[in-house]
Amino acid sequence: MGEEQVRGRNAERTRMAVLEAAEVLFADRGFSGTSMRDISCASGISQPLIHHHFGCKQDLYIAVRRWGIHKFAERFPDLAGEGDHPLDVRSELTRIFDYLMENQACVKLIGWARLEGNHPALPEEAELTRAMVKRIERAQQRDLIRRDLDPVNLSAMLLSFVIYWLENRLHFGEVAAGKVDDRAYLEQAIALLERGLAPAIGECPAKRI
Amino acid sequence: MGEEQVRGRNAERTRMAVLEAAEVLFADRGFSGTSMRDISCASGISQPLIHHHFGCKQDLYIAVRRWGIHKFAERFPDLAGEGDHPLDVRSELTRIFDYLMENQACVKLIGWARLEGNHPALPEEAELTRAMVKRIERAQQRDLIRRDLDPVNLSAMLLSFVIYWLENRLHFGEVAAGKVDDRAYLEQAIALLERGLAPAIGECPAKRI
DNA sequence: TTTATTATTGACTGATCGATCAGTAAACAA
DNA sequence: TTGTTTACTGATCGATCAGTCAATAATAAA
Repeated sequence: MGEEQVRGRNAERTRMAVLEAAEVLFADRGFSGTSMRDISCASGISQPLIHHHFGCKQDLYIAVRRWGIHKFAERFPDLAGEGDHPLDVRSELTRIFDYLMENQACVKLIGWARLEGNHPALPEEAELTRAMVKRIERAQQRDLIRRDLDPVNLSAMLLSFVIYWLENRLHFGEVAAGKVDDRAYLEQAIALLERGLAPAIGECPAKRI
Repeated sequence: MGEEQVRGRNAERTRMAVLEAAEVLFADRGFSGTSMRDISCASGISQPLIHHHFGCKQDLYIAVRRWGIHKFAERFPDLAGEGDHPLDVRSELTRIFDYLMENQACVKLIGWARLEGNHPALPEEAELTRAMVKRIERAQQRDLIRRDLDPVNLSAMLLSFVIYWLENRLHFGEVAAGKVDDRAYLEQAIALLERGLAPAIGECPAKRI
């Protein structure tokens, strides 16, 4: 029978418990900052058993990234599939913003991987960016976005607005009155981009500073 | 005499040797990934002596970050201090961009400190941001920058353009033909910002998407 | 049943961690 | 000169690190 065994010996259940606990800890403290003991305590799985299932600490770390980041990329809405429609700044930014907001653990995992030199954290990263670049090009062809900006550079700028904020929102909240208003930031970022990306029509010199 | 003593007892020289070695190591491996032994070996200063001068490992880490901020403030006093001048997008972004480009250790340190959030935040960091906020406000008062964007949020956007790029330039180079053109990115970021930040004059509806 | 496989644990290893201590020597003040 | 402060070192501390091993128990295969 396919009955799930709750207690006692259950390899799959053990592995999942370890992965879930390790993902949280690695995302929070990074590789060097997390000990096998911590993972053992958080998961309730004895330390030797973790080694039995996952090998050394490095291998467990790799397994966690594969598991956590891949399921993250898998659920990412229209990765490359229906890439026919041109990029709309508001909907695109809102979509990415909301999605990353709900998956901050994976954002942190990717951040750790970058600093620890394990870049790219996931092979699909480049593919994801390329899909956005394609939509930008399409928008430029239809004169929805000014043409003098390189699509790759522009994709970097769009992502930076979202990701950098999510990584530093607390810092800027501290600088402000202490309040963090994510929605207001997003709206203003969109406002800046919509004007900054609009094609120059005839004159309207936009008053150089 | 004010002669510099090269060998033997020299507290200042010792501190600098530690700071320089620790900055490189912390930038490369983060706080948890760097041991006092590593720093001792790299600097040639005995481990107990490092503790004598800097206290515990945490305190040394703080000293390194503070030292980094100090170096920046020393080079750009008007960006750090009470500069009266309003913010100019081009000069501000270019200066920060060039500085961080030459001091990538600084970029990595910022990245580590962000992820390893368990360290005390330095008031100097918030002070740097606040100084930029002040310049933004001044520019808004003089109608050099549109007024509907919150200065704190805007400072986040400006910094994101620079820092996110420097942290991910290789990734985007990979997406492009493989070439990384930092200067082109900077120019285009400035171009986007200058148009996006210009005050709306009368009409010139900027064609909503 | 017997046998083989595998999940699981307690006890343990050598290495490395951050930090301390007593002690030495140089610089300085009296 | 003497006394005090400070820079600096060798030896070493207890704690924790990742990882191992023999032994046990549960399951699956024969």
